[in-house]
Amino acid sequence: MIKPAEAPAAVGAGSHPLWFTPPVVDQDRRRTLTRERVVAEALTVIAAHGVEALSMRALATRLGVVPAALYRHVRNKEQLYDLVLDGVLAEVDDQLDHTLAWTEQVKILAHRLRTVLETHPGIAALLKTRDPLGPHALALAEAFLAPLHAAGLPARETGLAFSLLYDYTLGFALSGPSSINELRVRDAATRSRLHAFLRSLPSDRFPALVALGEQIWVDNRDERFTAGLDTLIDGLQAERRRRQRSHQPKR
Amino acid sequence: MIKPAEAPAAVGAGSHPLWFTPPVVDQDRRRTLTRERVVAEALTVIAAHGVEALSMRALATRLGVVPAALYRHVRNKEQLYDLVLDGVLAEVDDQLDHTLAWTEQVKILAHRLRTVLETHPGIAALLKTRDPLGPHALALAEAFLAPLHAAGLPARETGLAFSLLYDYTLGFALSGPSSINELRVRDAATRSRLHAFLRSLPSDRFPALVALGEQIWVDNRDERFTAGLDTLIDGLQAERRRRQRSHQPKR
DNA sequence: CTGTATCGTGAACATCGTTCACAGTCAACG
DNA sequence: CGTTGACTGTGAACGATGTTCACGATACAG
Repeated sequence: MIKPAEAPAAVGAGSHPLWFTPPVVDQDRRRTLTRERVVAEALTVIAAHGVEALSMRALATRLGVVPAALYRHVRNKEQLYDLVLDGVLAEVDDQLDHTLAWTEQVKILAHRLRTVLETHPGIAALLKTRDPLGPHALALAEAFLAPLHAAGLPARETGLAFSLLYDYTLGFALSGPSSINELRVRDAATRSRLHAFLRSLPSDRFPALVALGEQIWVDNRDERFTAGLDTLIDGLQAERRRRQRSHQPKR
Repeated sequence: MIKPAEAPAAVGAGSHPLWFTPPVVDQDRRRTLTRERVVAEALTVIAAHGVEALSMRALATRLGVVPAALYRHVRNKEQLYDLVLDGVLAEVDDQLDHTLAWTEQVKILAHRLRTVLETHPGIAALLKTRDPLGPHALALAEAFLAPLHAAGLPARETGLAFSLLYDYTLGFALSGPSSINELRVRDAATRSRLHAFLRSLPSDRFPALVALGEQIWVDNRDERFTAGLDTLIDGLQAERRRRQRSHQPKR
């Protein structure tokens, strides 16, 4: 038997001596499966084919292992999800320039979060159904809370503002891509058919819809996100100004 | 064989002649299954046990029918979801008092939508992954758009505002109850354990979290929803004022 | 009365998450 | 050096899921 310490070039299982480096298939087998490898592979599967393509059996096959083997490193699929989640949240950069305005800092964070979430389709849906307490989730929460707190919001309002920003970003990332609707609306043919349908609606029952419908189902995810984020922060700022004015009404 | 028109008391299938009215099991059988009955039963299942308890087989059993029979009335489970969705949206009341301020009208609608969504646990998750074009979905969109349009927002901003409000409400309803986290945080024991955990965090790495953590994971869904909705609408109003001021700068 | 379209039936298929007894490996201990 | 015991992958199975298909039984039209 080949001992684990041997050179990786020798593990070709005695088959064709190839010139290029042998594909890393089957590396050593036995004793190589670890929890990190499992969640790492799960992450690549999700990034490649979305979260609904993640099955225990497929994952096991990709790892060159029988399905039951996974359960030595992960209690069940739920726990796998939890681990995967923290792995994803680890990818969002927490570092902020604390000299910037708090609004800017928060916007930057939200954009980073959205980007990471959308590169792992389906992850946002998982995040919504559990609230992660892993180290990276906490770090992200801290990064959001710090600027808000420094902006002088009282504790309660800070908490509410955090929930609002976090939920907004999650909810947005959740709406695709590539949820079914976005896929349907992406291609121009379907969209124009949809617009035609909207125009064909009885304008006495749906006056606003026929007037504005085409402005809604358009492919403007980026604009929608930043615009929504802006008005959301506008609201926070208005609230903050109102509070400051009432608490120290000099001038 | 028993003819369909016969009295329902006679359909006991020849078994025990009971005194009380025979449970409505098996009423008449044959030819009674319709698409409406299927989605109606699906709705009651969801309202009772949540969307994850809805399986084709269980649904068929409840309808006194073999699973394959459902596929005569519904193409697949996806279509069932679509039908169920419109059924749920039908439950939100579209009527509004158009003399109220547009902000009030929109708030009322959002609250109604949230209420309906939360009485059908899991439905919000479905809504997020597809955008419904059924009649009731369109009516709801119209109800949202009308006050915004009447408020004088330009078409593009009206669309954005609609998306924002709709997505916010959906995203909020999506976060529970009873998603896993809310269930976990509900009971006081778990919550106090969570708070203790937050306090025990290293306060040099998570200063804001230890200071504010207990304000975030609290059981204040109603407050969070209305507060978030208010700041969101504040933002819309600020935006609107800014626009009006710049477009007609008299005074 | 006869045909035909409709609709529920029964059985099967493929896939899924999960569990169990077993066997091979590795490290420690006597 | 040999035995023990924990660890970890194996193979097979269980139960549940969504979906399909040929088959009959029924209701309605001609």
